[in-house]
Amino acid sequence: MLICMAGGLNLTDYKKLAELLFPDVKKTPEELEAQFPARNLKEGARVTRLAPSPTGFLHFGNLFAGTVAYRIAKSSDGVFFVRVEDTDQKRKIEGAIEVMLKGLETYGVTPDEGVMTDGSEKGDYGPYTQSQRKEIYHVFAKLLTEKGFAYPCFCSAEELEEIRSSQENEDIKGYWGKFAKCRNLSLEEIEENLAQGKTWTLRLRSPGDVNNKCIFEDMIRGKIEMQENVIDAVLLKTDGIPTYHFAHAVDDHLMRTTHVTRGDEWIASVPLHIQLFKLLGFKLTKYAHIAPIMKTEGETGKRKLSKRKDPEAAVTYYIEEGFPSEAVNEYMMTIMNSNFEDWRKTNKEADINSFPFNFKKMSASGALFDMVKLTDVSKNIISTMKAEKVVALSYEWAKGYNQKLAALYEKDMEYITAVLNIDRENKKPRKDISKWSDIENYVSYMFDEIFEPSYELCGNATAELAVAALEKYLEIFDCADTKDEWFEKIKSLCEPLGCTANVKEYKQNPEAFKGHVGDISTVIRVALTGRTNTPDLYAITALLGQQRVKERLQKALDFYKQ
RNA sequence: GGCCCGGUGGUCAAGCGGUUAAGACACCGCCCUUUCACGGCGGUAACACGAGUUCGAUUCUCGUCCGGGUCACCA
Repeated sequence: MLICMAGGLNLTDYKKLAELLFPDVKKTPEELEAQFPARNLKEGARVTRLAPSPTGFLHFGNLFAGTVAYRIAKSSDGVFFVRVEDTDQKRKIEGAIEVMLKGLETYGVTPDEGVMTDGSEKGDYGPYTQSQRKEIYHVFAKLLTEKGFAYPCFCSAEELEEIRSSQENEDIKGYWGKFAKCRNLSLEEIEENLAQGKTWTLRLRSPGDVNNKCIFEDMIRGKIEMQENVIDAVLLKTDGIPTYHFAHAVDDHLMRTTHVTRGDEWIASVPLHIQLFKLLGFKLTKYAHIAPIMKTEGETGKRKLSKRKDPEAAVTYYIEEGFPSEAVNEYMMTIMNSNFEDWRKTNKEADINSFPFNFKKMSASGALFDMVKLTDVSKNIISTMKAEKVVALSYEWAKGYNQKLAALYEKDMEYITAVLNIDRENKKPRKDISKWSDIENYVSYMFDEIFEPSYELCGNATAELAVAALEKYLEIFDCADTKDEWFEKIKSLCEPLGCTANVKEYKQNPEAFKGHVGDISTVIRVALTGRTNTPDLYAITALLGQQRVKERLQKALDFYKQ
């Protein structure tokens, strides 16, 4: 079959066609090259980018990809920029990009240039919003047309559909070879179509051959071998706006991107991209195709984290739940670079940005999102924070997502700080909080206004034992006691009640006792806090104060007496 | 269906011709402990399957199966 590039036209015809199609293009490719010269960066510096569509929804995958791009640039003293891919007019949403960039900023993914968080643009390689780059794309569209590598296609949606349905038995589907009806139109035919006011798209006249291979080196997966592209892909849509493929080639070349990091759904179109770069005379960029974050579905299923089905697909979810950004970053890194956890073990205090991020350590297959692990990572991080920091961060969060908690903070910052400091300065700090939204419940018993008593006991502690213990304890409790005195008093309750203050003794011979000091403590703990699991009880009583402790002990006693 | 990518414990994963097949999370047990946690110690648990190559394959090759992606005037 004949799939040469000539069509029915010769070189001068191509020139005429280009002029016909793009009469307004005045700039030359050379001028653009000069306007956006190679970046003056040090050897090995990498230029990366995040190119989101402004949907207003920041997907975890966007953050993930953004973080990869950011780290790659930063670890090489390179440049990370944000470009807005708003070529699909149907998807346009007002203010969307600002929302997305805010989310990115929360996790430290801040662009050096391109579209900034406030929506403004910065940098010498702009504009960074594709809808504002139409003239630039047209310069190269014209170039391709002149060279005979692009032609106008007048096919309607219906005609395209017909072609598709006639291809059921074809291995390669799409607008190519003999199916490419408009590929070999003569200049006269084109002029006539134009004169009739028919709309047209600009298509690539692909010089590809099915039998040729397109081989490229993916930074993450290594060598990938594919069929060369033969499809006459649409370069410019009816409205003159480029498709992703064409925009990618022009933009990433002109913006001097060195490494394109993007989702692995793009692997299939790399042959097209490489072809485009070559035809355009551009130096190829390197590619790193990132596997998507997955989620289990049903028993054994796995699927991409879905915007519709999974709340955790939205980056706002982590913000709303109150996961510290550090925790999300830390967790992301554990699934992003397989040696991160080892590195962290030997660099406990180190800034995450000093981790030697490496494409080679990225997994080629999609990792399952593990909320349990995130929670664990987050707990650890929060456990090492000073109470003041916990208060500051959680207060900031509460103002936005839990007014009730914020109000409690505002009443007495010192008090909440003290509450959150219980057992915190230990060499082995507790890990009760994994996200700020845990705090309200965690501290609830320290605030009368939200404390909900519960008198459920466990272990050997029975209501009967509780009555006896509480009656006595009410008499002797004194908030002024030292910790030793305080505990001595609790121990003193044991023997008269048939319990032992010595847990070991109890364990050796449980039959001999009604319980041990732990059970007595449980009675007091439940009376004061409504739960069987709390941090250091002594610290809690100290903060609660004589009055409140006595009140709560009394209420509990009344309850058990019933 | 064509093309491409992937497949090590429940999860994330190291290993890339010879290993008792690391480590982390989760789970279980023990110890510590006034509770719960924390911490310490220990444990259960994996190379998808079948052929080849090889003295020897989790590692290399091929096939099968399974999962994912892609085949738009969406990105």
